[in-house]
Amino acid sequence: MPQLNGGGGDDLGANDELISFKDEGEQEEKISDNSSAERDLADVKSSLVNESETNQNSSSDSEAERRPPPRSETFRDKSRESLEEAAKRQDGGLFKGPPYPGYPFIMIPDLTSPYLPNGSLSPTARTYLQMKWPLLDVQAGSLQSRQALKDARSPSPAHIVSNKVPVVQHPHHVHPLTPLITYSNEHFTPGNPPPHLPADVDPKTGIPRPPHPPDISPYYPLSPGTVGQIPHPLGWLVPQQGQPVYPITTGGFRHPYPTALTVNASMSSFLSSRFPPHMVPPHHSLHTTGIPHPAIVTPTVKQESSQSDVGSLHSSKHQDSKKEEEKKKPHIKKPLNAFMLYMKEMRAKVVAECTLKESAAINQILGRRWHALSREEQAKYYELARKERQLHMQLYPGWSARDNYVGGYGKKKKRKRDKQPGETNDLSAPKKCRARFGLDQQNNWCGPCRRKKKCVRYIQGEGSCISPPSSDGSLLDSPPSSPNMLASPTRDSKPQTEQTQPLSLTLKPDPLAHLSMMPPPSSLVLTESSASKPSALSATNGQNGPLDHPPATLQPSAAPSSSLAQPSTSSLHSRNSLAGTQPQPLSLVTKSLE
DNA sequence: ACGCCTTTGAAGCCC
DNA sequence: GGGCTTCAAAGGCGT
Repeated sequence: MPQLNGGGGDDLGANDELISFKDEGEQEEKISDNSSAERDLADVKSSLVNESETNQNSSSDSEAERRPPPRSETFRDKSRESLEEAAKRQDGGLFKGPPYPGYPFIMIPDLTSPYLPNGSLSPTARTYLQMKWPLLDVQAGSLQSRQALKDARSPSPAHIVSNKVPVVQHPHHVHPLTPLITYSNEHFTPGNPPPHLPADVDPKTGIPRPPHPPDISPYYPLSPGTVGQIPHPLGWLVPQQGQPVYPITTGGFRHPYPTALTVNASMSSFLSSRFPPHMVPPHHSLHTTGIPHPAIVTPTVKQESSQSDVGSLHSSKHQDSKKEEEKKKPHIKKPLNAFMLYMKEMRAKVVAECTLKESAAINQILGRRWHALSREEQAKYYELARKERQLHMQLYPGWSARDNYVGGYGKKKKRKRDKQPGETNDLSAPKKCRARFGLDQQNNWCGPCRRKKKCVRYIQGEGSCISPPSSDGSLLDSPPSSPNMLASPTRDSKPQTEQTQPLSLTLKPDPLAHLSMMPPPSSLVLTESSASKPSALSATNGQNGPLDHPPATLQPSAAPSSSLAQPSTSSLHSRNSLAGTQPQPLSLVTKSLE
């Protein structure tokens, strides 16, 4: 854990914490001078499109810093040059020692071009698209590419074989538009799987993957001539199982946005004010690039819509018309949050390590690991998530999460289990802590309760042991289950994520059982200081106020300490069982107990 | 075929 | 503004 690191000490940790999760670079700069790592982080962030606000500036990346304001031919030319240059040195030059392994893309300049309207693709944009969207032929006047795009929008493109949501998913392609997000371009021309992925067989489908061209660099083959083979910069985030984050369906292309979602004038002006002209989405329903976004998913049968139209004439049922309307609405999925991104990346690892397949169990592991992640690592994902949200926002300016609510869209059924009084009562009792301590004593609440989740403390109190040992007796995947972690919770702990712990989950019996909650971090007290940091820091930072970056993220950030502090299974003391049983992000709970 | 499980985070709704 | 709910991914499992 950073904050526990020697050198920088708490300050570092504090800063780190702040840095890790704050949204904008301003604060970063203030505190980024503490360590190279932090600088790296800051660099990364600055290099990343400082989207939220930076989008407004439109020249957020490092590239932009070096060149005149984006605009005009100069900008495009330079941009192109830089892109090409980057492409040439992609093997390493571009990402000079990426602060985060597996996060090279962050240095990719100019995120904006992808949003250029299709018809007005500048050379830069094309180059960019080629880089980011290797599978897409963006050659000027390329009939092929246009046809491809056209096909993509076409109701029945050859490659669209299914009407179901995940339609058009060519497993191993990455989304073109989003270097930083998992939008997949799998629906586009077939390509090669990311080099880092097993190129032979699709883990999920078992279908052999297109072999990776030997002549192509396994990593960012970006030379202009080979850009077409560039793997997704976020390859490691790209669904490795062929499941694009934002699957596309034809319906989505034809009616990408609900009427209410189309960019209106106000939005347009807003975007114009926030983004350079080329970034402002045009007033049509299609993605600005003319390329449908994978986030758009049509709920069900699309191709039959026309038929249904005819059918409706006969039936003229209200329901039918209703359904039709619904069908017309594309389902734009929510952008993935940091944890989701993390899960996507790490799931395969966990699966491989523990041979688990149940997502529920895996998610539990991942949840723990997430807490065990260093702030820098988490920051990486928060940043990614932020970018994803911003890109999503740019792609679908009018989209709202509300659109995906059951009421609005009706894809899924509402979960009712939460409401079920009797069932899993104890486990799902959402407000035990609240009931017990009341709102005014939230410090005493367990983390889950703070997060409005199941009250772990209550569970523990019930005597249910949920931190069973792994097959070998150690807490499975409770990353830092060893006390040493406490002693030296330094970065060593971090690898934890990568460190393959002996996840020998051969469990069939009850995988979740030993995966669930970790024992109370007896030494949570340690984390208290860190836990209290945020506030102190925020106070220090003042302007940050409510931490731009996910406040929640900050809290979780403290989690690593707690997780690290996780004592082994033996730590199931009565008291602890009450106090720290959960992967408490907030050590304050412990404190209060103390 | 569909929903649940399970995780965290974001966002929307309700009061 | 707090509290609560839903959704995002994922794949086995239960109904």
